[in-house]
Amino acid sequence: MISPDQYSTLANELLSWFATNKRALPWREDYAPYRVWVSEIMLQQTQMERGVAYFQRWMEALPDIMSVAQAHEDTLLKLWEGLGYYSRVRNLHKAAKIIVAEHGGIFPEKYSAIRALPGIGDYTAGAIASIAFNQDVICIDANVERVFSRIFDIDTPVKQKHNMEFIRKTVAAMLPSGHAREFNQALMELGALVCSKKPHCSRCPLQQHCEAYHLGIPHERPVPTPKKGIQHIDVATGFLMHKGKIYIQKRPDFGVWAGFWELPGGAVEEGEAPEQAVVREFMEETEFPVQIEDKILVVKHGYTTYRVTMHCYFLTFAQKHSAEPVLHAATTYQWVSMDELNDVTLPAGHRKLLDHLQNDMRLKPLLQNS
DNA sequence: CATACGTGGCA
DNA sequence: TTGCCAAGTAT
Repeated sequence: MISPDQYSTLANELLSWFATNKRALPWREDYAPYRVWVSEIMLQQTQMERGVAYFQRWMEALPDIMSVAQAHEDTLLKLWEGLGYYSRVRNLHKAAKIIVAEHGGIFPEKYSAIRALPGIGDYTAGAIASIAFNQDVICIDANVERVFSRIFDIDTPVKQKHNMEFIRKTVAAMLPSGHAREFNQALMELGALVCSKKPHCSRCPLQQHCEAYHLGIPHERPVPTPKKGIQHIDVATGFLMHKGKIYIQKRPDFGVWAGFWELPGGAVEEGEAPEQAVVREFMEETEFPVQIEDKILVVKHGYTTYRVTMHCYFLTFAQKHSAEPVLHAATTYQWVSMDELNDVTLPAGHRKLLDHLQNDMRLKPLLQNS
């Protein structure tokens, strides 16, 4: 077991490894607080490669905090479309307004003020305080947890309270004063590039200090928390066509995909066929009587805790009917052309559906009907 | 403390 | 194909 008198040696080896192995990332050019903040929020639960592309596009559109505060939520949502965890961007918007109102538009430097902003938890507050302002503050993410679970061969689920306390305490003891910016990033970078899920011990600068390596079991760490099985659900949805346009509605501003546009639809109930479900859902959500013209396709879409099989149909009104719905599951609605559908923000599953549909020749005659 | 929240890549 | 997970936060 590594002892505290080796901590400074370990930290130095880690720092010199980072100096030559760190990736060139846009926010590492100047460590401007606004850029560090946006990068940290974007990278939460998101892979680096995707995050960087979104970051560049975001910065071109919104170069400073004021521009975020003044932007319309739909603009931000569109820039975030496809990234997932959309409460992050709504919190970013709220936080930008708070920074303008309460901090004169300057990103706050004090840890407690950073931590108090919406969307910023323990990890992100520590990351910004150390990376943007080089304050002696720890930040623990899944990479750091993995690195430490191996160095100290933690043989119980790493998320357990006593393990997390141990990791926090040890990182704090190891952190070289005045070098938190480099040290924290080095720890995370090592976890991302070397001490990854599949470990690459042969190129690890901390190999000598690592207990799991010496035991020959780095791949068995960290011990995961037991998880529940993934649920499967069937969902039915449809394109209702009327006078060459398609019906879409906007979701309420709470819950999943808040403020997103979508096609009406919902879960197929026990003993129900998807064809019945789509007709029922349109009635429940819009009071539109619809009939099925054709089945378009089935799209499968995976989420963290469940898996959706989406059945999609071409629909028309079952009888002559007003184009005005009675909304029960939406805040507003519109009839759009296929082109206009590209400009609204849709959940990824719907977007996937749409991409298949753009090439479907069956669409043309239906859209020309009235 | 458990659970919800999105998505795409990978084995 | 299915299951797991990658720089977490809010409730």
